[in-house]
Amino acid sequence: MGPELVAAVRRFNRTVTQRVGALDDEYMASGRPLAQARLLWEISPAGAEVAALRARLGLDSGYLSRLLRALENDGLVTVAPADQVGCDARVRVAALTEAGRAEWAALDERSDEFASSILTPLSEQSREQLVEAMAQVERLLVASMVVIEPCPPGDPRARACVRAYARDIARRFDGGFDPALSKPVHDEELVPPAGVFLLATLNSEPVGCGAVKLHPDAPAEIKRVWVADTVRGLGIGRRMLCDLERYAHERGWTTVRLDTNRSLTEAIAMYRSTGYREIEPYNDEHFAHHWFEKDLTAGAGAA
Amino acid sequence: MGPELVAAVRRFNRTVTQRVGALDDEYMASGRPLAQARLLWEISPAGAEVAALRARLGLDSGYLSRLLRALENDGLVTVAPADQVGCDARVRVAALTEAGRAEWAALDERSDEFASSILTPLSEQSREQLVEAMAQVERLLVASMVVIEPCPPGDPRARACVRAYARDIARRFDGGFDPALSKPVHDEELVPPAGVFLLATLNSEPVGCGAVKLHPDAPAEIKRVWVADTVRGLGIGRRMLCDLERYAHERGWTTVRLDTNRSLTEAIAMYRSTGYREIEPYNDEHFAHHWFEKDLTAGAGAA
DNA sequence: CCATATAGCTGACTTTAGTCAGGCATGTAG
DNA sequence: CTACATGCCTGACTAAAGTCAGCTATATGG
Repeated sequence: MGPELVAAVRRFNRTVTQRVGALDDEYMASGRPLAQARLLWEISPAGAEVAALRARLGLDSGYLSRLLRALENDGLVTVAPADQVGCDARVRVAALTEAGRAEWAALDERSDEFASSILTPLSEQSREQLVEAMAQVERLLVASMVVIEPCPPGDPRARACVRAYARDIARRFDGGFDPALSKPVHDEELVPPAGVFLLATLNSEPVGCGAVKLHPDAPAEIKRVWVADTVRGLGIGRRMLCDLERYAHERGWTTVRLDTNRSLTEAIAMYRSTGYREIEPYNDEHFAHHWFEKDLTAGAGAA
Repeated sequence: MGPELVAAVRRFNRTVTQRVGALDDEYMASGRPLAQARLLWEISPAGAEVAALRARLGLDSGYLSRLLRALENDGLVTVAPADQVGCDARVRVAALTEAGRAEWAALDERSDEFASSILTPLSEQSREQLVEAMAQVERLLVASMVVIEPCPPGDPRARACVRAYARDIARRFDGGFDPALSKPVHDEELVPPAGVFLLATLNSEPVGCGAVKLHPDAPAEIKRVWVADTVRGLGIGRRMLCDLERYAHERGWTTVRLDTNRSLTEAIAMYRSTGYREIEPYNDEHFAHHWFEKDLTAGAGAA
């Protein structure tokens, strides 16, 4: 990592925590302890489950409970079991009262004011430059917050990704997608040592996946590379591919292969640009039009 | 202000306080209370006056004192009167001991690590994009932190600016600059109602100035527009000019004039681009080559 | 010299944040 | 039905953060 890059990031961190971080806190606190204000904000007019709040704010269960009681005593919040039949009666849902919604709206207002206070001193042109640069920073920060880790293919988050993957390709393939016609992939094939399933998460939420099968005496095979459209275009797919290749390479495989459908044009472009070259069909996958192969011994393969 | 712009800034604030703000705190805390760590960091190997620390960190005098005692007890810091003769013996200076410098270096190291941890997951190309966008955001945030306010011309910060202004033009004018040959400007002319002196500050530090003389029965005259080179190119000069014009306009003047030296090319370009047109000499200023005038009744004049 | 301001310090205090060990009701696997 | 896990709760506690009044020594203006 170049030291100038690191220095630039540090300068940014300093300026931004000074200007945005500190003032954000100040704007949040409205005569109310910060933790309470944050909690109120997080509950939002839509309401939220207690467990979700705990996860999002990273609070201790007891502490959160106490904060909720404080807001309840002030008449801003009600906490009650979700009143639907059949759902877990232990789970409780926090909702804003009339007064709570009013205070939430006040916080919302202040957030707007704060954002405006950053833009106001600038010229029209500078404002647009700033907003554009902010959007860019935000995109890339989000990208850098995505974590790619091995995950059992049976994990609910993994299942959710694979379902989303199937939905996506069903929508994109001309003629749709019928899993029954496709070569099946069994969970056991994606569990070490036979292979691996990698899950990409953003704040613990699944946003992408990919898998590799380590065929004995044959090239490794990459399957099910998928990225949620909320984080598409941030290089997650490329990182996923790279991590899968590294996984195979570290375990002694020198070649990876994959098949793909002609309608997945961006994916095909990505394969080509990261060193894959098209080869003759190596299987009879019903939905495949292109087959690719990459030699793992050639490139560096660093992240 | 467009609501999309405000929304974009808010999204940025959210992402950035989450990723940078929270983790920055975490990286700062090294088994030591955050406030102590921040203080240690702020003292830095260069040392700092107690009053300066109080201002920079925004701490209560008593609280700061206690924090300093804590660091002193841990053998990280010494607090002593500045040992120069003739300086205020009440003012005390905090300095790092050997151990303090070691811990400061550790914090420095962690800051580097933190910055790296943001860049590491990204591709080479994304890293450069991120750093570029960060630099842009930082520049513009700094610009938006600059405050322009009226200030008595006798204020030490105002004097410092005017001195810096004189130094700057002395360096740039071909043939140097001799104040004795220039038309003098007296303090009384820059105090309401005769005129005004505006000071631009960044975190209370002076970074620019400008003045306008409200000549009775004659166009107002802009003088001494200067911007420190640390914040040049951020549109501060333009804002200063705009504020001076507004000041004159609000008090009934419809025209402003100014004279300038041919070597100040950026300034001349700025005058031209903000509605000034060149006119015949209206004075015999020794160092002036160009005279400009602007009609304040024409444009909108909004910030 | 006096009155007054200023810089930093100390003691006494409150509030906020956060932790930990249980407790109770509900759910679930055997 | 039992045993155990889970979700949320309360009580008891600690540490950190921050506030306020008053103190001492030095500076400053008359």
